[in-house]
Amino acid sequence: MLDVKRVRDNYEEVKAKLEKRGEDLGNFDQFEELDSKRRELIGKAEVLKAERNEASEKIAVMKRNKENADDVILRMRQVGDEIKVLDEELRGVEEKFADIMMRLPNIPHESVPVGESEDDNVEERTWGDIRQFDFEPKPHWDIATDLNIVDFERAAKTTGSRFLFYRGLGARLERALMNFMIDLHTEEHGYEEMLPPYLANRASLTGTGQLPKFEEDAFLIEKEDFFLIPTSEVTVTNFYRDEILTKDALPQGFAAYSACFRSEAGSAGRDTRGLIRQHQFNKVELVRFVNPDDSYNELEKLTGHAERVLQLLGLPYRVLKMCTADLGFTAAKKYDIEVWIPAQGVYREISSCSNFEDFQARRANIRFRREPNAKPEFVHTLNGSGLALGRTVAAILENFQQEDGTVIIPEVLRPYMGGKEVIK
RNA sequence: GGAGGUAUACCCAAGUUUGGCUGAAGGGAUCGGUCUUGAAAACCGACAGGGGAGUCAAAUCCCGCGGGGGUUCGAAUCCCUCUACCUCCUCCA
Repeated sequence: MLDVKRVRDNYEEVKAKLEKRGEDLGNFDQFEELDSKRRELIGKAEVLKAERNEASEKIAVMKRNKENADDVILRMRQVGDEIKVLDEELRGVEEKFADIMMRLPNIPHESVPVGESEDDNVEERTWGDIRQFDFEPKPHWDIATDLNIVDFERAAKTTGSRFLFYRGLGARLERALMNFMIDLHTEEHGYEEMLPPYLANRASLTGTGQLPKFEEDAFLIEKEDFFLIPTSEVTVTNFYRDEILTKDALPQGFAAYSACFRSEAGSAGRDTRGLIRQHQFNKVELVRFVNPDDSYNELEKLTGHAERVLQLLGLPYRVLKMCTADLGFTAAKKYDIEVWIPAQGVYREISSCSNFEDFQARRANIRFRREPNAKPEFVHTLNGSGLALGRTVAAILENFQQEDGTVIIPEVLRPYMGGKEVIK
């Protein structure tokens, strides 16, 4: 959520910045009207409440002195009715106002390039040499099916489309990657390992920005009103919801493995084959809570942590700085890391590293104090995939495939694969 | 799933029976000071925070006893509801 005072004081400027996202701003044009209406109602009601408080004290004294207070009580009864009417009206206005605020996206950081579509994202850097194949590289779904390490058809039977079984060395590879990534981030990058709940309540999804606007993207368990998390960002960021941290608690990072669940509403027909777009997938997520003064350095660090995984695996990638049109709802700045997928000859997103500034912290009410008695301030939150496991498996299969259909296992993974060097 | 109980400030805890002098007692912790070579102890002092309205800034006002609603002139206290936790039973990896 944006700071109401900031929006009020800089309405035109904020509006211009938000419009660069090319996103629907809902009823933002009603902001000023509702904002002044609610302040007017608050003012009126508070004057009456002050009067009531004063009268209550007077009545208490009169009762104690056994005096008759009927006149005052009668008058206060009317005041009470007026307060009730005002509060009722205020509630309606606040609801509309909050809805506008909760549906406004974050303001892009000044370093974010202005653009109209994903074509305007800016390539920051590339890493690794793209392998030249002396045979026709196969897509990963063929490699995996031929090696009998995944099974899409039986998953369609037990569950539905966009689900899969990993089996044998496929399952082992996914598990090896999970452990490798968690170990790397905890041992070398200073993260604390976390294994979070996979279900989250409405307040949590609202805190990280999935609700209210993107409810259809998530799976809902209606009976309990729980959502399956689309990313562990949801439960891990909300870990500190409604809390005030001390200064030395920052910066703080968690590396969390979780399964992730996405309805993929609106992506019918896209990436229908393979591991790229599943309803359920595994991910190691990095979440950071940081001092606001530092959050842009932290974003660079975080992105580096995700890149390190690809470097150690030997997978070529590029880093894109997302333009204003491709930031998503919550980010002030975002880098996408895209891994090279040889069979399609394209880079595919494998990690998204974002600085949300205080956008999520404000929604989730996560604060800290600079000094023991200082006024609480919102922290800045960041997160990034480090990395999406299914897509990493896809990249490994495609980049390290051999002409005979076997796949070389990256060296760093071999200790996690019982010393095996090849998937065959 | 069944039965009962609990929720007060950083922590513990009184207040709820009988609604109003509670702008929430008391203790601990913490911070500052005295004393001390230093520390501990003792003593003195501070210690409700947070949000909101308002203002150039203040003053001032509103909210606040788990969350939300209600009754009442007035609610920590009465009623409804939700949530979390605890105990017992049941079930279960």
